[in-house]
Amino acid sequence: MGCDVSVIRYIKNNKQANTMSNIREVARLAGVSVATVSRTLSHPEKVSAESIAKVKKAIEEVNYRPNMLARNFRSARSYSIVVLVPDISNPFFSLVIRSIEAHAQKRGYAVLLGDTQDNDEREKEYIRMVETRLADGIIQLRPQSSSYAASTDLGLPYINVCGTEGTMGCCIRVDNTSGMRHMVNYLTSLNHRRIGLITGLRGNPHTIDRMKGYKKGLEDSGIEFDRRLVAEGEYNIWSGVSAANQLSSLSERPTAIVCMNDEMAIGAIQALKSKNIRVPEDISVTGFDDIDYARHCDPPLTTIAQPRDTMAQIAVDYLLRRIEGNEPESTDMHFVQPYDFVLRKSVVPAPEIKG
Amino acid sequence: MGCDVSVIRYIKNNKQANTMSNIREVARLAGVSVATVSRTLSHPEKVSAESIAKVKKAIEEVNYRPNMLARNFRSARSYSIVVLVPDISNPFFSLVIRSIEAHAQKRGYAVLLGDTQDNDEREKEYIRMVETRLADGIIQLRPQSSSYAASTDLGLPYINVCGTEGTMGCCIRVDNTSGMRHMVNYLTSLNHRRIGLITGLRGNPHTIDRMKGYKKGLEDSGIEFDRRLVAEGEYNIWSGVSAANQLSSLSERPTAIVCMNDEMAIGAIQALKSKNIRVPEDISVTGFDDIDYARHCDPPLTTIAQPRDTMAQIAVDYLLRRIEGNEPESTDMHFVQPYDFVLRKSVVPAPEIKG
DNA sequence: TCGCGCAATGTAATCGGTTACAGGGAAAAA
DNA sequence: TTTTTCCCTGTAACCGATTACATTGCGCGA
Repeated sequence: MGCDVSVIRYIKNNKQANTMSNIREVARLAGVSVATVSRTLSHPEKVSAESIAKVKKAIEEVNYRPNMLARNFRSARSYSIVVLVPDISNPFFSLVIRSIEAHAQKRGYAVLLGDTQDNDEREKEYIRMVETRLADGIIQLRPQSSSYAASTDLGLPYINVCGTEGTMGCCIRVDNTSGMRHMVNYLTSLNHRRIGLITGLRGNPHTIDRMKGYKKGLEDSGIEFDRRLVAEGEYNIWSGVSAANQLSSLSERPTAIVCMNDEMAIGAIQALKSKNIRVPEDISVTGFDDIDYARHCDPPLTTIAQPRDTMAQIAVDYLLRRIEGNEPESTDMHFVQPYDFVLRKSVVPAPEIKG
Repeated sequence: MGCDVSVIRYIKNNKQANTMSNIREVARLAGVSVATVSRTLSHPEKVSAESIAKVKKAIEEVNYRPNMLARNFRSARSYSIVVLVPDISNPFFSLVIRSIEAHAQKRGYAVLLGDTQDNDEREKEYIRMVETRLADGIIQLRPQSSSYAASTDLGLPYINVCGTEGTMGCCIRVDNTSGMRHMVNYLTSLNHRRIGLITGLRGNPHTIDRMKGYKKGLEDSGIEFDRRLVAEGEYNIWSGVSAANQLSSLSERPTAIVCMNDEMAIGAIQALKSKNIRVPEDISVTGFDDIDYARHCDPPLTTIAQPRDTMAQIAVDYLLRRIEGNEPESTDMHFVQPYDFVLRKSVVPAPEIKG
């Protein structure tokens, strides 16, 4: 009988059984049609219990695994999304990606990692993956996007995460300006008047938004903006070190330093400490983003927490609605999420003014 | 003429042209067969210059993008690999992944991110992606793997990166034991005799290998192993802080502390400094891995550098040989790469013995 | 002139699923 | 009993590429 042949084949190919068997073989072995096998796997409610049992037994016997390439091809979906990120070794980005991956997997989508290293060519290659159906949509982690135009011109499902006010297209983010203003207002409420600033790279959109917030915060208390209190960094620890060294050598040094991200703040704290300037007693320091280490450094860092997990979830949900959705989604809405002002020990009231 | 119809359609569907056109439409428009179109894209040397020109023009006109899902389905390859990682927010892992992604992209493969969070269920789901053809192979970043058995039993292309001596199956790694021994020998050569150790979690295979190296290093100089000089951490900064606090409160405190990774070493340096113990004058500190920040912390960290980029490249090359290869590859060889002993300022000779 | 070889091209089978459609049979309604 | 309905099942078309095989036409040597 046909059955016996299959069994022999199964035994012979035990280890490679999965490479051999397809839906037709399962159907033959179970004594049903391929449609029934397919339905058993995808729409079991349409199949009788008896057939399901036969099919499951056959699947078991030949260790059948459906070929997802075929399924995806037929359904014209890859069930994966590209996450574009300028540098995955940035701790903030890797935390966001971790959330995105978790949510995407829950929804049955895989995440294709697109570490672009700020290289336009690589970015285009990943966008091409969506055009060629290897991915169903794009999530971009980046303040500004040269690729945005490319993706929307083609009407590709796209969303930006952690962008800025100026980000084109759909974006989920916090209000960076307001966050920074909030931070400065808090410092002025503690009588700080000379508030230093460590910025990120000049052209960076985050730098622009957060600088705006810094200036507004000063304005709120009638403090004049002083260019000498601003030092430029590059959003990493070591640039925080040198920027803090610069600020702490001023003849009238600041009583507080706000940094445009946590890593520079951590560098700043280290730099100050190694010059025997106490943090926070002599100089208060604040960050932005609330990376894991902000909670554990010494002193723990006062910072603005971005709701990473919520943002990741909203981004994935939005993208999947655009991918699977029947009704059209808005393609240029900014979902602005509330940030969290996280108060830790790196800030105290300004020291009394001497003289 | 047929041509005109196509042109009209192109104009009408300008934005969605790519969703409409397939190889048959291009063939019709170019006045050739689908085989010629396919060959133009995949084997242009088999096509006349004249045909190539016609086809390219037609492709341009309808903005044709080949459907890679169909191509992959037909060729029974997904041209993507899964990278399994326990936690992508770990800076060492994210650097390795960055290298893997770069090499894989160069070879025409995409990287599916599999952040498992040490969850077996998630890990299995990613292995299932290879069984179901959504991925062609697996690279696992992790000392030990519960899933290894699953992947080799099925004969799936698999390689472990950064594993340990005990790792089953194919693995590319450095000799952790020897690295640690090297480090201890260097310290003893500088007259250190009381050498503290901050370990990772007890059960972790890296911890086991590196502990072995620590003990061998002491043995080489006839120093007795002293359990009190060992503090357990968890491979992150804050556990390094508390472990260093523990070691520095000993009545006879060590003159050097070796840490099983850089993050704990960075935590240790901070802890010591905040207790006004100078690094390296009072206590030398060493790390392992050479993450980016090891170079930039204060003092810069003496550490063992793993050749991340080379390891990533070898892993990708090996995996693709197994995937594409004609001759069988060894499936249990350990490719042991030379580590680099990186000397920086966190180590000086032991202080003179008092009394 | 004939036959051979080679290059270029076209036809159609194929990959492994999904699903529209049709058909069969049993139960329910008339 | 007949008709209707509903559930379950099978047949076969289909997705969009690739490629084996067949075919055509041309140039060249015999």
